[in-house]
Amino acid sequence: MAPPTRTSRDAWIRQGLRVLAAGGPDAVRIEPLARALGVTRGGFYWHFRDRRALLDAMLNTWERATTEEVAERLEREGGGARVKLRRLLALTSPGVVKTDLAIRDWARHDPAVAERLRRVDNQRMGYLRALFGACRAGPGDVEARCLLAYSLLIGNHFIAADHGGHDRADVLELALERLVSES
Amino acid sequence: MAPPTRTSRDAWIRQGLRVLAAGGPDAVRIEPLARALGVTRGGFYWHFRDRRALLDAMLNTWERATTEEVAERLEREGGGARVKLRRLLALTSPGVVKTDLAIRDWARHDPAVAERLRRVDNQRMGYLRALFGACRAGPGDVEARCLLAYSLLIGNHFIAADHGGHDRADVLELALERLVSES
DNA sequence: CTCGATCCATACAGCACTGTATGGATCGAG
DNA sequence: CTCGATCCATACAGTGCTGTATGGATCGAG
Repeated sequence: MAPPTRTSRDAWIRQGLRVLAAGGPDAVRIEPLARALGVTRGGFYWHFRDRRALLDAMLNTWERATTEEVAERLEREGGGARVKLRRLLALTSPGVVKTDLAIRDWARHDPAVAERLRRVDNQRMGYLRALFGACRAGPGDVEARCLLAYSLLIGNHFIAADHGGHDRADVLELALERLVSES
Repeated sequence: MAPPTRTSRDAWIRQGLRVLAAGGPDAVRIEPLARALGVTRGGFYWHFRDRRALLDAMLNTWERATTEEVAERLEREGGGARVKLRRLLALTSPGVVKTDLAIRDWARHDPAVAERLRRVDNQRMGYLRALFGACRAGPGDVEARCLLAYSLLIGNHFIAADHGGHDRADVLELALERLVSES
């Protein structure tokens, strides 16, 4: 009933997300996408009403993927806060985070995207809150650690500075240590 | 010798930076800029060779402004690390930071912009390092605090989450408190 | 083999911008 | 008032995209 399509709807979405990560929403144009997929725009308008429909579909895919991803990864495999945080850090690899950053930037001038991002951020922040809740600390302090941790996870891929001889990975490690410490 | 020009070179640059902050580099197009300035593109090509030349000039202006700004603000008026950090936080107001974020995103797919950003980040990080150096802490710990602080300053304007009843300002305050504490 | 379902190529009209060329308009200096 | 310097308007050719229309091409099911 559903033959394995030649250039599926998902193929357009995946390519769209690739380009989004690399060049931002304005770089997601139909004709270059088609060229990259080795076809013309002919089939595009069979799958999508217009360009905006593709962008919406991309956001849907991203939203489901990232929330499910976070939920899965942290539900499975236990470990203390320290271990989970480190796993979270590894999870936000350069490849994954680029889409994230592009969407974060996109949200700054598109209210609909901003709303989706708010949902995702709250979801993720909820996991962090549960994580830091394990440390013995007041609720305000927990929230402060969450914000610091999340800022670090994002800012880390966003800050271009050297560190005066220190390795970025070492600095990151130390920073995380600070966040999960008991005091 | 130099009559106060009607639509000066700087006017184009300022308008360009405004649009950059609002919509990113791809939104900086000559014709809309001209419309916003109430002229046609006629005079643009007298000031600039092409669109790229405007973008370069904008980056020059931004680089000089932000590094000078940071240097001035922190050189003048003394105070402890706590006071200076709070002043730094106020300095990164939503209006100022939007240009910053747009350029940060831009740098992700433009090596020349990335290089400029690296210079600016290193400059700012230097000030942070001097600030946290006042706390009694090992050099590695100082670097960790710097990264956390800088991440916070940027990520703060980039994270869309609510905080389960807490006010963002209060959480920020607590987070900064953590960073300047002695342990 | 036939027939829907699914996807693709091509052609067209339209739009928004780029960069160039050229002839002014405006203004301060002398 | 004249003149050079500075800035602007207009017109033009070119580019790259959008969305629509239409006629296939391809493939699995029967």
